[in-house]
Amino acid sequence: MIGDERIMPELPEVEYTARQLRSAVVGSTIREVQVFWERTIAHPQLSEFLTEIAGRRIEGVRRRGKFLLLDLSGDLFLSIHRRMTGNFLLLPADWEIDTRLRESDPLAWKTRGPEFHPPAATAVSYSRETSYCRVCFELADGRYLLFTDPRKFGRIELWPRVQEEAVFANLGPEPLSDAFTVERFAQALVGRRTGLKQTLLDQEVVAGIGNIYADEALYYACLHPARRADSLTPSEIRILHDGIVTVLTLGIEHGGTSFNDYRDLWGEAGQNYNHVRVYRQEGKPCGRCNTLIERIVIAQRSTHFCPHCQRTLVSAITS
DNA sequence: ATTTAGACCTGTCAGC
DNA sequence: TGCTGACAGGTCTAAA
Repeated sequence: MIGDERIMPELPEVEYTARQLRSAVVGSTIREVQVFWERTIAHPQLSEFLTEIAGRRIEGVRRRGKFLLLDLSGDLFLSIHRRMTGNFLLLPADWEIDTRLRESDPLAWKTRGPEFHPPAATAVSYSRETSYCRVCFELADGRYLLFTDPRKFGRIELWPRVQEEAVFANLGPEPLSDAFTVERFAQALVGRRTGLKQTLLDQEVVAGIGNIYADEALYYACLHPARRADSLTPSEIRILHDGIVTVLTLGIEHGGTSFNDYRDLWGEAGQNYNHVRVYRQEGKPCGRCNTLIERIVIAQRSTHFCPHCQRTLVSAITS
């Protein structure tokens, strides 16, 4: 099954899902879609979405930043943004969808959605994720592709493929593509008075970085998260660029999960701990200098850094 | 022009 | 056990 664990999606997590989906559903046809939380469908209007998508063949799966893209027959594409808790589950054929809760307990239905029952012969108990199904794609071969999302922040859109450029007009370069050069990154920092943390979270600067990998990239580059973006020297820009590429690549190599067995780039081979160096590591010693990692709040986001390795805040004031 | 609070949502966990 | 408040990896919008 795809997506059994709840993994919060940044670029590596979305990339991992895209790869799994690619091998599992490319070539399949969507017979019908059921929507249980209407706001999840952000474009076009729900009725049009439902009629347009029925009968389409899934021709390919791609990723753009944190967006998952399904190319559909008829020159359409689905754009899915998982936000905080959105996820995909692929159920084998012969499961049953049970929507009786809708009548029997309307209040519970508002948060819970339908139940899915395995074939009688199956003893497997599938994850409770199924109870947060917001959209159910029924495939022609009987499988169900579920979009689950407890917090209901995720958004799904359907567009003609010719509009792709316009849809992503405000999205920055793909950090793991040739488009993300040091020069282009440097250009994006020119005149930017905001702190580095906010800058990395800005999807127009680079696509796909979220709170975890922003903290990790800054740690890699030994740069203070509040350092002004336009104060970096050329060599600092190069190191930060390298840090972005490195932490995202490592994230993908580790199966898109931030917590996994890991032998690292900065230090010892941990036994079976996660490969994040600072994210949620407050109070633990820095792997480079042993100083305790700190947590601060920047732009209402928790931010983790090593106050010794990343102490270069001074230049933020002087330049 | 930027920064920031508020909104969108539900679950979990610590502390009383 | 039950309650309360803080917090969660994202992004848009309106107000300061």
